Amino acid sequence: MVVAGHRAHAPRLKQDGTLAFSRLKEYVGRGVLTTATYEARALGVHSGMPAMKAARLAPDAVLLPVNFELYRRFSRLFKDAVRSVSPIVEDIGIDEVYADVSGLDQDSTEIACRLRTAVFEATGLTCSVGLAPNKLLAKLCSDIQKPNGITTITMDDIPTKIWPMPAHRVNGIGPKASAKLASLGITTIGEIAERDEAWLAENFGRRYGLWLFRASHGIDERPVVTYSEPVSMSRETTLERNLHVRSDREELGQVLTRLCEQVASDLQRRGYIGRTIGIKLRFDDFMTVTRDLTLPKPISEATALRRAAGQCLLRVDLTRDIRLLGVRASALERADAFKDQSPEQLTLDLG
DNA sequence: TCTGGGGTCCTAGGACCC
DNA sequence: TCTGGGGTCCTAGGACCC
Repeated sequence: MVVAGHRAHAPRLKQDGTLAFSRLKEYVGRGVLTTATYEARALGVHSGMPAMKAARLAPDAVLLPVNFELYRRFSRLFKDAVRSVSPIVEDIGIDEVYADVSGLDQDSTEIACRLRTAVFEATGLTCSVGLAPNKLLAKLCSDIQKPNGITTITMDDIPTKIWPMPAHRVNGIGPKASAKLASLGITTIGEIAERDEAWLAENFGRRYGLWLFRASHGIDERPVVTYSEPVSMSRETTLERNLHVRSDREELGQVLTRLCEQVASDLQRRGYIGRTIGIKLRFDDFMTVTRDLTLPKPISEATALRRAAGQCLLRVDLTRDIRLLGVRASALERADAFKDQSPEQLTLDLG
């Protein structure tokens, strides 16, 4: 079974009361797989793969539409369950958290068991737990036994358990960094650890090189952060077919307006206003450009967002076909905090 | 008929200020 | 007729994550 796309291929109720499911080979559109069961993965498909490509590998896979509302509901249940066992929790995404259990007066393996039980009782879902001295190692070892495993790592285990792992498993080493490491003859975390800081800094830049060095030795001092203010809010959409300003001007304008309305409603619902408004375009050749504009005063109204987005659009060369449009608000402030501010400005010059 | 959507963080150049 | 030394803000792009 795979999850991809929209309502069009939701299961249908048959006359005999059973459900008729769509198959991946029936998929039409430009989406990617949100996820795939282990059985589907055995056929070579994986999340993030274009659904059309996956359909060639697993044509008979059962196809389910994405249902973010449902996922958000279970996400909340999952996170509440974790908090009920260990209250210091950092949100990482819809299905992951870091929990700081260092203040809990219990054996850590016992905490891990209680976490798993609490999550299962709240959601009916299994989960994997990584127990380690820091976030980097916890994340790394939570991947070792999937699904439904508990893995513990101490600093002493690094040479035996961490160093043989492929470098790309480290959170922060993506496709680009892996490729560069590979070009230098490095494929495992241990091979990074064999290099010194100067060599890594020379090849990867001072900051990233130093981080690679520390990461490869299992060093990570980031705290578990329980709350953070949002930095930006955005909406984007890949168009069903590519559009061109010349022939599809009106449709493009409508899409942009709708995206602005969505960002406006997100901002207002969550109580924020944004001072920097930006757009994003992806062309038929997948080239992506952004343009943004910082306003004198923050906004959250759809019409004001639309005006700013229109201004940004004027600065883009629109000779190619467009496949994606996006709108983003950043430089966010709390709507209530701004209201309380005095409109008067005061300048004091000691000249 | 390749390649989603919503994010964060970093870098780098230029404008501008003192 | 050679070219400071901070600093902040703005803009654009890119890597990476779930």
